[in-house]
Amino acid sequence: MRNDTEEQPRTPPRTPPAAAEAHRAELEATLRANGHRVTEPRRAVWAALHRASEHLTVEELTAEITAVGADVDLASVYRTLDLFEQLGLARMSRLGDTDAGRWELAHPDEHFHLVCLVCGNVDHHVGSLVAGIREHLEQGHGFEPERVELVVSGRCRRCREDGQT
Amino acid sequence: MRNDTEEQPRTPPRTPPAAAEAHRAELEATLRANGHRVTEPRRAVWAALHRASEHLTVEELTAEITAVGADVDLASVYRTLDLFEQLGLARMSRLGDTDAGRWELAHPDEHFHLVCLVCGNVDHHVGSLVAGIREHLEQGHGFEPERVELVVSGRCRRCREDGQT
DNA sequence: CTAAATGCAAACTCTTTGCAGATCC
DNA sequence: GGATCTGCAAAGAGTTTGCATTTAG
Repeated sequence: MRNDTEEQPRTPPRTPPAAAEAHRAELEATLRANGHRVTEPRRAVWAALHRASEHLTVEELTAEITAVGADVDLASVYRTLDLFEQLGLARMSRLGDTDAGRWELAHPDEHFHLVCLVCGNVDHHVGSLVAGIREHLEQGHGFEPERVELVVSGRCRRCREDGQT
Repeated sequence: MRNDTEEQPRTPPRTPPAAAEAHRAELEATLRANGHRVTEPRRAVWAALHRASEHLTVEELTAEITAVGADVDLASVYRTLDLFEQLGLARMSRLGDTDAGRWELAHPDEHFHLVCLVCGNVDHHVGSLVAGIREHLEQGHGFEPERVELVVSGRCRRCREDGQT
């Protein structure tokens, strides 16, 4: 009764589906590990984020999802993205120019350095900053960033509080 | 018929008023030079931007203005700020986090570098990016930036268009 | 079965716009 | 005097929220 065209083969198929599998598993693991449920809208948003080549607005993301057959409400997409952000799975940015927020998968490799001129401490920071810079340049300047080196020197919170203003 | 309490003294007064004078003159010159009128709302917004120590939302800016006795409509503040932005007098930023845009005077010294890995060209860019980074760090991390060094390497627009994708 | 998540619609925030009347030059 | 600006109020985007219904575990 088994039908090859409907069931997944035992050997890994062509790359895209295999990757999709891995992504799906990653999502489910993260959700479950944090006590959240695995639902259709969440899978759909996750898949759309992976398919997207650019940072998408919530509206675009939703369109992407319905285009693939699924049907998710805007509100659910918003809620799902907020959750993903909490879980460190996705990230929003909006750099000065644009009105609507744009979403992307969170890449843990984006970081920058904060150097304190008082105590000499160097802080490695992961955050939306570098992603935001990339986006800004790509959209506003037509520049394709490969490496973003951001070093900010100044006074860290601790030294501000200790020292005289 | 001349009255000292109403006319400006011939010698420069205490510093703050003198600075305010200079600011006012700068605004008027810029406006007139570009064929715009000098109006009360524009003066008020300009003064408020100078008084502000931080980047303010339109709402805060308006409150600041009414607090000083003047009375300006929100819509006019929006229109005025748009004009100031066009004239290079003010700048808005909004870094990922915040919802409402925040305004500040435009400081021409904020710049960063774009290095093209293909043609080797180094572009000095003035823009809202550095200001946005400062704001982000100050508000989100309690870090007081003194120097922001941003170097982005990648492919410039020209090389992207010329070369193979 | 029950808590959690979704869809729908209404509410909210920030910003823009149309227009009549006020203002600058 | 005439084009430019302003204030007011209404409309627009983008996002959030309340609540009844559905769904995952």
